Formats: sequence, C-alpha cells, structure tokens
Amino acid sequence: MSATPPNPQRRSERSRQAILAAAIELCTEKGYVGVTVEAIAARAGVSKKTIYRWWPSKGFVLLEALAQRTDSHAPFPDTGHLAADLYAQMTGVVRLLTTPPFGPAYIGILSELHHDPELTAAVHEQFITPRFTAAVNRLKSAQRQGRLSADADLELAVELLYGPLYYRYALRKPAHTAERMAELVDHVLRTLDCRP
Amino acid sequence: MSATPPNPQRRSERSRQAILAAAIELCTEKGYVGVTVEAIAARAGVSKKTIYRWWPSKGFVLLEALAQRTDSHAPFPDTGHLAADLYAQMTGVVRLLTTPPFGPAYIGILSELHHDPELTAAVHEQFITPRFTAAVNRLKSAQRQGRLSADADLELAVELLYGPLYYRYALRKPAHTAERMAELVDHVLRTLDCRP
Amino acid sequence: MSATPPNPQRRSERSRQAILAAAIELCTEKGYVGVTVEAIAARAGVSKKTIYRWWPSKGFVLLEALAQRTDSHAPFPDTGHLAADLYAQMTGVVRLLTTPPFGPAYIGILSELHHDPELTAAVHEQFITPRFTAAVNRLKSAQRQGRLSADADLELAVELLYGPLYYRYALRKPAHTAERMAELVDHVLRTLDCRP
Amino acid sequence: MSATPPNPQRRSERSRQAILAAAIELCTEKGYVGVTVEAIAARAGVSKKTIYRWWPSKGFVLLEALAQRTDSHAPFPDTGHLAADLYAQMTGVVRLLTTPPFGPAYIGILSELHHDPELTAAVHEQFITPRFTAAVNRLKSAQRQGRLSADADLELAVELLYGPLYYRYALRKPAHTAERMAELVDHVLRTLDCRP
DNA sequence: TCGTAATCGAGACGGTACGTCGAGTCTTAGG
DNA sequence: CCTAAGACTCGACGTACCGTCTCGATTACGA
Repeated sequence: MSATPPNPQRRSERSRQAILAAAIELCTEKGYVGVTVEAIAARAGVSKKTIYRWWPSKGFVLLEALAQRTDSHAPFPDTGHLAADLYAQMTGVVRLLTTPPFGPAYIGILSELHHDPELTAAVHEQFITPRFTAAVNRLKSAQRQGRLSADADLELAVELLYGPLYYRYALRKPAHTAERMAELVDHVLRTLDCRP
Repeated sequence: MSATPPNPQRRSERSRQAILAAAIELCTEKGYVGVTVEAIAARAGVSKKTIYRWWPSKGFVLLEALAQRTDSHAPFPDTGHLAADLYAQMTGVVRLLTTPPFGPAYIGILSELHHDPELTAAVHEQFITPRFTAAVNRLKSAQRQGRLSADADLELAVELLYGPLYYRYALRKPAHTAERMAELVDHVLRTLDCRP
Repeated sequence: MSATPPNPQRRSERSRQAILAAAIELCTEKGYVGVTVEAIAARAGVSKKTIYRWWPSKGFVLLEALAQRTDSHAPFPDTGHLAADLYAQMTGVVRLLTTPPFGPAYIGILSELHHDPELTAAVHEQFITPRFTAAVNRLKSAQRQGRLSADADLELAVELLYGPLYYRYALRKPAHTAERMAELVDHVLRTLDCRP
Repeated sequence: MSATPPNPQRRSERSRQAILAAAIELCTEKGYVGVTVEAIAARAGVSKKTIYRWWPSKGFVLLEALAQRTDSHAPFPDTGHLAADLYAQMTGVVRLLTTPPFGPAYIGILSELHHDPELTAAVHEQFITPRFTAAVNRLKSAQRQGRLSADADLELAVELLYGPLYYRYALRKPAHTAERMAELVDHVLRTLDCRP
C-alpha cells in the first residue's frame, strides 16, 4: 500500500546514461522547452516510468546531466595572482551560462527555480553554494596573506563580483565582454585591497 | 484571406480591465504557474480569443497589468543625498520583486524572458532600461556636482548596485536585508567618491 | 469552477462521424481489444479530448456506431407465419452476434456490461428492451388471433427462444446452425400452441 | 537458450495458496477489474514472475481459485424427482453467478472468454462441459426409466433450461426468482414428458 | 552431506493506454 | 467587426498494469 522507494542497487546504469544524454541532446537541439519527459523517454529508448522513478521532474534530470558533465570542473584557481584567478573563475561562470550545450540547460534550470523549491535546494547544494564558498575562500586566503584589508567584507565582495553577471543573465542583457569583466574585477578588488 | 489586424478603436475597455484584473488576481492566489490564458478568460468572463487578439501570451498580459498598476511609480528620487536616494530606489526594486501581488507576477515574467525574445524586448523597454537610465542619470548629476570622481564608470556602478540584488533573485537566495543593502550602497559609493 | 457540460449545438458532426467510423474500422481490423480511445483518436484525426467530451468510454462510442449502422433495422417481421417470423428474427440476432463488423463490436460491448452499469442501461434502452418487447408483442398478436393458448406465458417463451442463443454466446460455444434454430423455434412453439 | 518449463515438483505450495487466496480476496473487495497480477503479487507477498510462471493470465488464476473452492461441489442430484433435481441444480448455477465471492470471479472469467480462446477451453473443460453432460445424463436416466419420451431431444432440453439463465446473465438482467425458475423447469419438462 | 540448479521475493525495465490539462486556432450567434 | 462562449487539434502530463527481465537468497534434489 505504501509507495516503497526504488532500490538504487537495482538501477540500470545503461538507462541512466541514456536518459542524461538524451536530455542534453534535446536541450541542445530544441532548447529547454523542447526537453520533455516524453521526448527524453523516446530518444533514450526508455519508459517514462523509469524517468519518473528516479527524478522528480525534467529539471532534476538536466541538473544531473549538467553535474555529471561538469563535475570534473577545476577547483577555484589559486595561482597567486588574485585578480587573474577571479577573472578566470568568472569567465567560467559566464561561459557556463552562455555556451551550448550547457548554457541553455543551466538557464532553463534556473528559470525553473522560481516555481520549484526542491530543485532550488538541489541546485544550491550542487552548484551555487560550493562555488560561492570557493570564491570566498579564495579571498580569505588572500586576506590571510595580507593582500586584502583585514576587515574587508568578503561575502559582499563575492556578491559584487558575481552580481553583475547574474544581473545581465536574469534580465537577458548581453553578457559582459572579457574587458568589461576585467574592469569589474579590478574595480571590486580596488575596494578591498589594503596594499596596491 | 489575410488576417486583418484588430481595430483598437473598437476594443472593449471593459474586457481589457477585466482581463488585467483577473490576471493579477490569479497570480496572487495561485502563483505565476496558476495563471493560464484559460483561467484568465474564465475568471474575466471573456473569450480566450479576445485575449489572444490583443496579447501574444500571458506574459504580456501580466506585464501590462503590472505596468498599469505601477506606472504611477515615482521617478528616481533626488533629495540631494545620493546614498539615501540610491538606497530608496533599490529598496523599491527589492520590494517589487518580493511583495505580492506584483512580486510573483514580475518574477514570473522575468522567468519567461528566457524563452521569449519579444517579451524580453517589451520588458526592457517598459521596465528595465528606464530604471537603469534613471539610475545612471542620478549618478551623473552627482558627478556633475563634483561629488563623484569625474572618471568614474557610472554604468559599472549601477551594475554593481543592482547586480547583487538580481544575483540573489536569480538564484532564489533570500533578498538583502535593509542593513545589508545600506552597506552595499555605501561600499559602492566609496569606490566612486572622489571626496569623502 | 463547475464543469459545464458541453453544448451539443456546437458539436462537430464531422468529428463525430469520423470517430464512429474509426471505432468500427478498428474493431473490424483488430478486434474489440484493439479499439482504444487513443487509436480511435489517431485514426479519426481527432483529439482524445473530443472523444472524452462526448462519450464516457469506448463502449459508448461503439454502441453509438452500432446503433447508427443498424437503426434502419427492420421491425419485428409479421408475415402471418409465426414460426417463420420468429426464426427470421432470431437468425438476425445470431447474425448480429457473429458477423463482422458488428459481431465483435456487439460482443465487446456486452462483455463490458459486467463492469459498467451505465453502459448496461444504455444498451438495454437502445437494443435489448425494444427487441424483447417486439418479440413479446409478436407473440401477443398471435395470441389475440387465437393461435396461441390464451394463458401462455409469453415472456417466458421469449426467454426460451433467445436464451439458448445467449447461452451459447456467453460460453462461447459455437452458434446454432440454421436447422438447430428451426428446431428450437418449433419446440418452443409447440409448448404454447393451442391448435396444432 | 530454450525456456525450460518449470518443474512442478519444486513448486511452492505456500505461494500457490497465497496467490489463489489473494486473487479471490481482491475480487471480493474490488471486483474483477480490481484483480491485477500486480495487486495479487503485492497482496500475496509473491513475485509477479512466480505468477506468470504458473499461470498464463489472471483469468487462469481466478479459475483455479474458483475450481479449488467449488470442487467439493456435489454431483448432479438424483433423488428420483426429476423436476426437483433440475431445479436444485439450476439454482446452484444461479447462486454461483450471483453470490460473492464466486459470482464476481466467475462473471469476470466469463467476460474474459471473448478474447482468450485458451481460457475458454479451460473453462469448458473444468466447468461447463461436465455440468452440461451431467444434466444431459440426468435426463437420459429419466428417459431410460420411461419418464421422458424416447425421442426427446435432451441436449436441446438442457439448452432450454440453462439458456434463460445465461440470457439474463449475459445481458445483466436480474436473475430469475425461485418461482420463476420453477416455472421454467416445469414448462420445459412438460414438453418432454410422455407421461404426466 | 553437500553442492547445485531451480524457484523464490523483490522489483526495475520497455511498453501501451489511460484520462486530464493547457496552448493556440477556429466557429457560431448576438450586439 | 468585436465579443462571449466554447469546441477543436495537438502535445505533454503523470499513473497504472502489462509481461519480461535481472538480481541475491533460499531451498530441495541428486550425486
């Protein structure tokens, strides 16, 4: 009578991979709105039930596909040159938001957040919080080395860095150019830097 | 044989108002996903065709409803105290994003931008560009008065101010508290201020 | 909020005919189990919604198709020769049960009766009761003419005539041959006949 | 490579009984349509595979359950009073068709016959033919005793007796009352009786 | 007595059809 | 011509069972 949760041990890895691949492909070809559970099932040669058994909605499928294909993601760079590191990292974020096949997928997922709290939680846990923390940590390490003023508000700094990126994303303004992003990094760092 | 465009002169103002009201009500009661053309038509006592004749999609309906109900919006404040003016303005933006009934509507519209370029254009024209320009102008006026360094990058400044707001919105992090927003304004202004 | 019933005046006769035709065709080609709402919709070039709007289930669709295609059905024959008339009529029933395309449809409908009281009511009203009554009336008319004993139980007689037919149908025994059916009629009539 | 047939010696009697019991229970509680292989398996604490290994379909499961629970069924009664014997037997048939838990099960099985020839064969072998033959034999024995005319068509007689019962069953008319059934028996016997 | 091979429970799998919902188009009648 | 009403096609939703198919774990048989 109770809906017993599925047993992950019995899960077919084959189907899982086919589903993730199909989801990404569809998103590439037809955009996020073209990704439907039905289409994923058809392309992956899989039953809809199998999808619903393991994921609550297509957003989660794409999220997992995205995570799998980007989890070899380099940790926050730490070359010693803070500005360059931040720049590199932020460039990565913009690239993720703007280049196929991950751009459309990530954007679609983000737009789903506004009516799906559970997906929001998952995205935060897997994507956003780690990156935010990594950025803060990178700044902290610079601060420990005395390259940033001791009382700098590092979380605010990170928001100032990422903020304009997402501002443009959210309103669908064109993304920052490389130079513009460099200026942004410089500008924010200048605020924090105790020593030039 | 050609689809003659509708004649705005013969348009029923009664229906128009009923539709806009129904859209806002539905958005308040059931959230953006609960707003469907079907539901609007039913509640407004209006034919679906009438809606489709005058608006391309539900996003435009809500946009118009929103515009109508907020176009008494005050222009960018200019009390002489720059920080206070910016703070007031940004508070308004956050309030728009977070308080019913306009919050859900505006958020829903924004999430639609990612798959509707025409809606994007309309939103930019009616909402975003005017406010962005107003903010830049307010800074320009301060600059002219010599209160900001002459070579300050004002557009970047506005992005730094609004950015964190939309960063949190886009990722559904909780909005900034009043204090936090004040700190944000202060921090950014400090970067630009030639004179303390 | 209330589910308003559809307006029959607005109904598309075109769709209705296409649906009935498709149902009969499918039943002919693939048997009753091959008739699905989905298949009917596909073949008729019609939306599933349209089917569900006008019929509660596929049984009703087939019933209507059947009724439409047999309602030119001759009334109970009355040639003056009672045995021949009964024989003719019963032959018709057997033919209805055994020859495509109506046989499979009728049989399928009948098998549905066992879990659908509303379909049962409809079938009784449209098919069974009229025929039963007609048969009783034919016997009554013979009785009035003094050809059947005045106290004969005519309803029982009709059950004795139709009974064996449905006995074989229900248990899927092969239907009666023509001779066998003639013997059946003779046998029953002999019981009732006051005058040889 | 070939599918080796299961070995009945190693069959789990425990599972078999649980399955049959579950099938009957489900049929009692939710009617024939509520009996699904899935539900049987769940209730019996048994794997679906186990069911499919031993039975071709749910119809066969119910048939076996029915047979097991009614095979203590008395043989055709032979008290010397023919009418009473026939009446008793036919009452039994009606009771089987109308009283839970066997009524719904039997009716469900019968309705399955129309699209399952193998089930038809099984039902005939286990249920129908034996009873039909028994009835004919009972009449033959009466005939041998000179109580029925020597040239009476006994098979037709049995069809006349059972026919009306199944006529009402097939069309879901209410079953005969006890008196009506008595009249039916008398009427048919009168046709056959050489001696009053 | 002990492998060993089949059956067992559990339940995931690819399918098919279900009945519902909303989108956007089209038709009809009335003003 | 606009409107209300709403029927239409289309496509996707999420669910229910089907019958097939692995899995280990259990169990009874024959070596």
